[in-house]
Amino acid sequence: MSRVNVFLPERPVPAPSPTACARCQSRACAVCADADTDCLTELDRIAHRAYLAAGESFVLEGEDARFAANVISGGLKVQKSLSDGRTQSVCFLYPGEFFGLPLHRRQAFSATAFDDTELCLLPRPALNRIMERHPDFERRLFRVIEDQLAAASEHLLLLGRKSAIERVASFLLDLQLRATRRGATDGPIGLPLTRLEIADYLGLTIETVSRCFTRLRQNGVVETLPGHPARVHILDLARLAGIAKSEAGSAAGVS
Amino acid sequence: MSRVNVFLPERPVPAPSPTACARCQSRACAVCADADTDCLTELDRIAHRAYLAAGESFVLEGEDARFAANVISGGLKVQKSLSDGRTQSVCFLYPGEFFGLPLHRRQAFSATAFDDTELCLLPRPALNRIMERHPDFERRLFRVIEDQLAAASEHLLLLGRKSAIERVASFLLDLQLRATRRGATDGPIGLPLTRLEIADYLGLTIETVSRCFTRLRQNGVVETLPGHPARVHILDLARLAGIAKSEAGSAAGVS
DNA sequence: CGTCTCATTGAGCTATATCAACATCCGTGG
DNA sequence: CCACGGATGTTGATATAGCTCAATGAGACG
Repeated sequence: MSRVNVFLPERPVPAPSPTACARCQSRACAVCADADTDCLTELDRIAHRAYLAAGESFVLEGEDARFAANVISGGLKVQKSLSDGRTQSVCFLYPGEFFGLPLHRRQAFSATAFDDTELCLLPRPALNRIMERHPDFERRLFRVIEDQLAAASEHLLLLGRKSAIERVASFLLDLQLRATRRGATDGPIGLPLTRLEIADYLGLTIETVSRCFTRLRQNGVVETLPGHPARVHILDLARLAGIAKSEAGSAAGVS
Repeated sequence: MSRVNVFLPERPVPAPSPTACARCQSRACAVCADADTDCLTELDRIAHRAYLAAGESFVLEGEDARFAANVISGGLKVQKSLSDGRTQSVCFLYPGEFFGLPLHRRQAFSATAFDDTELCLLPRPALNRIMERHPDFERRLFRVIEDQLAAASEHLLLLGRKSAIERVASFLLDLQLRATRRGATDGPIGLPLTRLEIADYLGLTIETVSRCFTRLRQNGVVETLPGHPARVHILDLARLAGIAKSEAGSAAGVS
């Protein structure tokens, strides 16, 4: 969990090259998805790759906002903490997703890799200059932040008003949605998160998360497959959705 | 709580005039605070006033996003709900604050007046055209949405990880911060919210909120004054802050 | 094979929800 | 001015979902 220098010399850091963005496998869904050639060239010039091992932190809440970033592979957990160590995950960022508040001077969150992760780092003053020169790109970022606000408020509803089983069902549903969005076929979904990470996201304890998984398993709603990463197979999507939305029938069916 | 036509004929709706923005008492802290003359003229042309009685809804979650708005007086509660009626308030918007996701096609939240409220309505397609023509204004809005995301994630931490008394203390602290920001001197703060509204915001029940107020009162941390609006006098700010941040000493002192 | 981390399960405990009674405040109309 | 009624707030008694503490299990890795 310690702060890590993102420019570790022993890691392979490809030299920025004009074709790096063109070759990037995350282009399709990232902020830079529909940037024009001009903008892409400028992004190319400022972007660096950074590699984090699982558990390494990329930025800490409150520090100077020197970077924003796109997730290329692996993923980040975005967190806030209380002084006594209680922590709450705001969201998980999967490949193609954007981290940072482009206009804030300080980081509002900590970001820690939940898996071995590759990032496309966007240094801040340079990023802001590109935003100013390319209104389309700025609007795209604006839209991303709006989406994150909408997602956060959905999460507020979950934390404020949903029961444990509803939270876990909502989480699994969201996991599947994102997997599909990144082009996964149906079948088991990769779950590279520990029970603790899920608990911190859902405002629960690891024991409660574990018990909810057990209940869903026993009721034939999901199947869990061991391994690293663990995998979850959603057997009864309709029922899972019913539980997540707290429909009377579905919730009652899960004992 | 019913949907209301925002152009009630019996309410005084000032005709848009080129000086309306110039005379607006909310200019100092609203999105339009440092808009240039050009931009302000355009805003002036599209803005309407709307008046809501306490309890009236301005927009409903999921409907077409026809408006954004600035709060002039009174205030809005921004909410999300579950199908069974459980609701969670995302935030309260006080005078000078902005409602809406400028780039979203659908409203992500419901907005309901928690008091008699005056709004500066900004119709959507026109607002977007102004954003495109005035990068400074667009950036200002971007910044507002970023702030709202940061505030929402602070609220996630509250809902996911804080105890009832910590939540109420945090709420009162925030209330005071905002009152000060709007230029209030110290002394009792207006609290135009019912226990239910506070409970929906804090993810608690009205009874728990009431009991927390009682505890804070009994411990000499705050004093509550009856009336409409009710008022809260913070007697021991340091201790309140200690409770909100869950410092061992302060929390222990409140029995 | 032992050790370490992570997950599961069980047995209580407690903070908060729920249910219910009562109090207070405010407006209304006699 | 007072009496009444409805909404809002407070307080109490009890129930319970989820937390805490503790033991066990199951892979992963040297």
